[in-house]
Amino acid sequence: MSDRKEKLTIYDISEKSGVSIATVSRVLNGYQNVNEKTRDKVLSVMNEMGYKPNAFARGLGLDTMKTIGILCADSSDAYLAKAVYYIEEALRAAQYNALLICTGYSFEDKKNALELLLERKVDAAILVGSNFVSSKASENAYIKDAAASIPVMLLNACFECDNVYSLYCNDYAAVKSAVEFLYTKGRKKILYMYNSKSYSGMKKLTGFKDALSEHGIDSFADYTVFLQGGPDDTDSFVNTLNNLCENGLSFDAVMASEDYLAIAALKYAIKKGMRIPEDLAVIGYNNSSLATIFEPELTSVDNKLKPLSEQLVNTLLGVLKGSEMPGKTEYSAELIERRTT
Amino acid sequence: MSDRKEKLTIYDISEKSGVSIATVSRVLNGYQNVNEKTRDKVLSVMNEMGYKPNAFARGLGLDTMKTIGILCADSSDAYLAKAVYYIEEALRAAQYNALLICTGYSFEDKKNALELLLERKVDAAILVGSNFVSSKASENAYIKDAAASIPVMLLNACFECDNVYSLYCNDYAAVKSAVEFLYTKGRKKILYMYNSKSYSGMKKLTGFKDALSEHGIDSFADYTVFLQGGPDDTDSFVNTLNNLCENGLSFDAVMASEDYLAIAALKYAIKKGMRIPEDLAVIGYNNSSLATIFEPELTSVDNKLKPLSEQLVNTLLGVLKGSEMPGKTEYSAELIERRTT
DNA sequence: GTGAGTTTTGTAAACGCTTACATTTTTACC
DNA sequence: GGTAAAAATGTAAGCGTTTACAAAACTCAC
Repeated sequence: MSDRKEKLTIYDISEKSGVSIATVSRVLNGYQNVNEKTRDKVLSVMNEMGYKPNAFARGLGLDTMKTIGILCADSSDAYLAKAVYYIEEALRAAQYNALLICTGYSFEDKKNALELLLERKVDAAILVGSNFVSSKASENAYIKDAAASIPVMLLNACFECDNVYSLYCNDYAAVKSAVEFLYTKGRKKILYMYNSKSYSGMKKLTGFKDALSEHGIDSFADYTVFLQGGPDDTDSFVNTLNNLCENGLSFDAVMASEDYLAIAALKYAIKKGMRIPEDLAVIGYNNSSLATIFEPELTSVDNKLKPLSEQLVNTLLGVLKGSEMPGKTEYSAELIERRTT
Repeated sequence: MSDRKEKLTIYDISEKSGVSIATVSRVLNGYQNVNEKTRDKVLSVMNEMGYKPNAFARGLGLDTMKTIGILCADSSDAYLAKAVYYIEEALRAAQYNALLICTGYSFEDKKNALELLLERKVDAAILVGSNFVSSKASENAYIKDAAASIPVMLLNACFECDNVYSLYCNDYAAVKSAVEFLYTKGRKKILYMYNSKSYSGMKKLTGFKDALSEHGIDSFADYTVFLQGGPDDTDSFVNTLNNLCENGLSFDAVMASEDYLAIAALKYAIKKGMRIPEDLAVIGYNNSSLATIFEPELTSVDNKLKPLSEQLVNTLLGVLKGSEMPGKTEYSAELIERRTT
């Protein structure tokens, strides 16, 4: 393994080992139709000379560099970050690498990011998080466009389209039954906090409303708060709650569409000296690391991130090997009960 | 912008626009020595036909695909995730893309990951986090090896070596003065919690010990706790503290080498019904998002992640454009005082 | 209109691999 | 030993760009 500076090519290996470049290439690609002695010879020459194949040339020849693009609104969001982590790990185990792009939350940027992936000729794209599919159909066209060239995999979002796979939890049912759970705990006035109007965001909201309807409530204005902001905006969420309460809003339970919103509710309550869960019960969504980091630990809807991530990658690997692209798979989420209920 | 299926090449553009492929290529690369009319013609043909250059062929020709490798032990660690986010954003703004590999904490894996980046022919590697440089010199050889081929940039770690740039905070001074700060607040018995024996981990520890020495303490066994685990192991940290205290350990302040260790101390204290900061003062390190998410909000040492990330990328871009590689830059950290002190 | 200098363009050879197809070598069987 | 089939290897033509070098076209002062 000497480290010569000059660039070594397949021709150098060919010359040194006395076989043709075709054979060297075959060895390189692990083809079986190579005589064992030849293979050993070539491998040892490669090793001895410290040869590394040129990835770009291989890319050009094979028309792939074994790269998967990962799109994610914000890789520092605890939940998304975990997903990225699992996905990258699973991909790497299968000899693929991950090209990461953080898109932010605007659809214009998501579209650009996905196009960028296409230009870089990734083998497939994985879109992580429900915010990639909008409740407005027109905003989802970019997914369809990309799917015309490469497989597109959605984690925790659903968009039915050729060459797009959606793997997600039934958010509607999850929220509905979590709210039902709060009712069984004797809660009277449940507030829904949410900050996304994505397709899945709307489903959750509907789950909430339907649960309330079943308890005779039909006007929701006083039961839902839409908040602007992301994981870093806890302060602003707390302030908003403060203001609303000063203006007469009251509630004895919070259902949040994201763990970090739930945490904001908890912070608000703790600051007000409320007892948890006696005075305020809170349920988050995603069962992210925030849920167990906070004190008291947060009851949260677990949407099975790890198994879903792994299954997503497995499905993708299958597709890349030639399996047919499935359409979608829906899981059921599970409520993880902790100290806030 | 019709979307023909057949693959378009530079030859198609050449033919359709009546110029040679060389000229098409020049237009593609924005060279100035092209007649303006010709350029417009070529661009409009490209646009009309929906041509996209083949990234692999360009990679081969230009010997770069404008890709930077990012290595990070665990992209779901709140602190590292934020760094990855900033870095990816800054790179993308400069037309580079990020190949992300999560290495875990073993040096064997880090070495493999870095080699993988080399094989993929990234233009440079950015290693995010102090855990990439060991206090054992032998474990750092992999960095030197990589630096023989590409620029290596370290964020929040220091390793002096040719073609390696280190950008970091003075951890020693930061911890020392944070501990000093606790003394000025009247704390008598300060416990240091840490979980890394990296180079920077050792510096922090020394900062702690030196601060204690100045207060007449010379035996540290009873003042330091080494913990195994990462951001997801809060429970185990809390348990460990519990056990130690049952066996007689006592303290009225905690200095932690990571925010998540500080959070564990806080959880322990809250569970025990201690008042914060009256009964226990806590200082974390990194000023990650955990610090402000928790209630009460955590006093933490801010090591300037965002400006450092951006400067790191800027420095790298300079180097890639031909500037000389600087050796290292040391910043001072800053204590952000919040509710836990 | 001429010629030197400048711009613009074209030709053809890289870049370092993969792979279809042709050729040679080996194997197995009579 | 001869033969047909199977296995191993080699030759050469891609893959889609970039770019050195050569050639052509343009400019402008005289």
